[in-house]
Amino acid sequence: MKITIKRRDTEVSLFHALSDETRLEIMERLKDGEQCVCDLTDALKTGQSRLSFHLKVLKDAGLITDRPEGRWTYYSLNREVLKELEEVVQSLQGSRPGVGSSFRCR
Amino acid sequence: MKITIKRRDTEVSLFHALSDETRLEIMERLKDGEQCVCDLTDALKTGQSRLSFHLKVLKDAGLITDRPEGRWTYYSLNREVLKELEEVVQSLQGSRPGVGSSFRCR
DNA sequence: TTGACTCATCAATAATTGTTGTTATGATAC
DNA sequence: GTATCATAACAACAATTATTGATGAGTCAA
Repeated sequence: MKITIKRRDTEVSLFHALSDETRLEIMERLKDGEQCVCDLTDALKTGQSRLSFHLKVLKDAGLITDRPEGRWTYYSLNREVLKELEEVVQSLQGSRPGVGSSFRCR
Repeated sequence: MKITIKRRDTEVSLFHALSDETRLEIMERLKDGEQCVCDLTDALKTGQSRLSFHLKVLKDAGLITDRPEGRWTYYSLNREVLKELEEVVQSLQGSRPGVGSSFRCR
């Protein structure tokens, strides 16, 4: 029970993290490899505070990881979690492709 | 340009539609095949109006389809869109699995 | 050491959006 | 007429996001 609820929470947070244009944009950019915050700030033309907020949402969801190095913090995709998300979407498709739906409602 | 924006809108709406516990629950139930609204109302123990609201969100996103038949309306998964979503998630993983990140920020 | 830089975080305010509940209405089918 | 369902309107509330500005930790270079 607990596990089911917890698992669904995770799924919700994953989907939620990706349900925003700015955050999708960030993900797109990270596909090309690690990027530091300064690069993203330039690319997205946004304030540092706002970007930091969105990065946090993605990071909390587990979709990205940060690697502080010196003055900079580099962000990159967490491909494992993305893989998991892919499996979640896969499982949503269910097992049976064609549904006969031979039954009727009462 | 337009197309990119439009495509991202679609992605956002897909992720948003799934970023809700109730709607995920609905999707889970539809995995077992077509269900009419009355079944879902019973299962989810919720008001008809509220359920209808969530069904609309899912339907607008394209994740489910409805099939009115007589007094009832049957909902089922739209596996094609789910497949597309799977590909979106796949594409988010990018092409290169290991990133050397041999570059530094300035 | 000093000063500039990067970044996370917080605060506060405001605006926007999303969710829920309730109730009502209307279309359609039986 | 009754049942199913979509939809709308409304209020109440919660959550999200934008914005601006401040703070502080850590880093780096002169």
